[in-house]
Amino acid sequence: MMDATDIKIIEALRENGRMTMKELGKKVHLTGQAASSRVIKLEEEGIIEGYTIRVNERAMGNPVHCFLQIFTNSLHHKPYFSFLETRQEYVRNNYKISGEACYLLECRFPSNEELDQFLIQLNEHVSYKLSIVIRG
Amino acid sequence: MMDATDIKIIEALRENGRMTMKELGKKVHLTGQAASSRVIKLEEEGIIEGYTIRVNERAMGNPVHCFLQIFTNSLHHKPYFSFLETRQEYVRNNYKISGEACYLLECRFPSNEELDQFLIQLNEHVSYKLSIVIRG
DNA sequence: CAAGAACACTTGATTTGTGAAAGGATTATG
DNA sequence: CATAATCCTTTCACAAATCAAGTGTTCTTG
Repeated sequence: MMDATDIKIIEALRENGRMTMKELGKKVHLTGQAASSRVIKLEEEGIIEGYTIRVNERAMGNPVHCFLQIFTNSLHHKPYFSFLETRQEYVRNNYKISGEACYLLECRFPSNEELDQFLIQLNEHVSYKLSIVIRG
Repeated sequence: MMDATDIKIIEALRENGRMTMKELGKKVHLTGQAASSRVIKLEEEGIIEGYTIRVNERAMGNPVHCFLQIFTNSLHHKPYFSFLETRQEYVRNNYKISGEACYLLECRFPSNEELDQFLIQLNEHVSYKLSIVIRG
C-alpha cells in the first residue's frame, strides 16, 4: 500500500506542505508529475487529510496555553459540549479519554483574565483540574 | 500590525495551506499578488511559522493515541529527556506543565504492545498516569 | 512461454500561477 | 501644500502544474 517513497513524501510535506511538486520530486528522485500523482493518491486514500499552516499562537495574541482535565458530575455531557461550542475561539482540542478524567481539553487564551472568565463559566457545567503549559 | 484581512488569510490557510494565492485573494477580495505579499509579510513576522500536512495517524499505522502525566521522583530530568530522544517516533509533544504532574506527554503507537513496551521502559525513569484517547 | 493487462513512471504541450517592476490611490507627515 | 509611505493593481516574463500520450516493467493468465 505505502512504500518508502510515500513515507519520504509525507515527511517532506510535514516539513513543508507548500513545497512544489518539482522540489518534492527532486527529494524523492522522481519527476514532479510522478510525485504529484503519488500525492494525489495519498490524498484519495485519506492518508494526507489536508494542508495547513503552523501559526505562532503567541504572535496571534494567545500566549496562555493550558490543558484541563474535565470531570463531569452529571450524567449529561451536552451542556458541556454546548458550552464548548460557544467558546470555539479558545478551544483547540477536546479529547475523550480513559483514566480519571472524562475529557482532556486543550485551550489557548490571550491572557489569564480570559482564562479565568472561561473557568468560571466552565465550572457551571463540570469540574476541572487545570494545567498551564510552561513550555511546549 | 494585523488587520481583519490578515486574520481571514490565516483562517483560510489553516483550512487549506496549499491554496493558490489567486484563490486566497478571491476569498479576501484582493488580487493574488496582494494576497501573496501579505502572506510573505506574515511569514517574515513569524506569525505563519510554516506549512504542513494533516496526516491520518490511523492510516499511517499509529491508531493508539495517549496522554501521559509524568511525575519525576528524582531531581534530574535528563534521563527522562534522553529516553524521549530515543523514542521520537512515538512522541508527539512533551509539555512542561503546572499542576500535579511535571510533564504532559502526548504519544502515538501502532498498538498496545508498543505502548506497553514504552511504558515499561518509561517507568525506569519516571512515574506516570496514563490516559488513552477514545475520541479526538 | 508468451500475450496482455495493470501499474508507475517519463516526456512534451498547454494552461495556470508566481514574482518582479511600474504605476495609481490613499493616508500620514513635515 | 508637497512629500513620503503604504498598499493595492496591472502587466509581463518565467516557473510550475496539469493533461495526454507514450514507454517500460511487472504480474497475471491462458
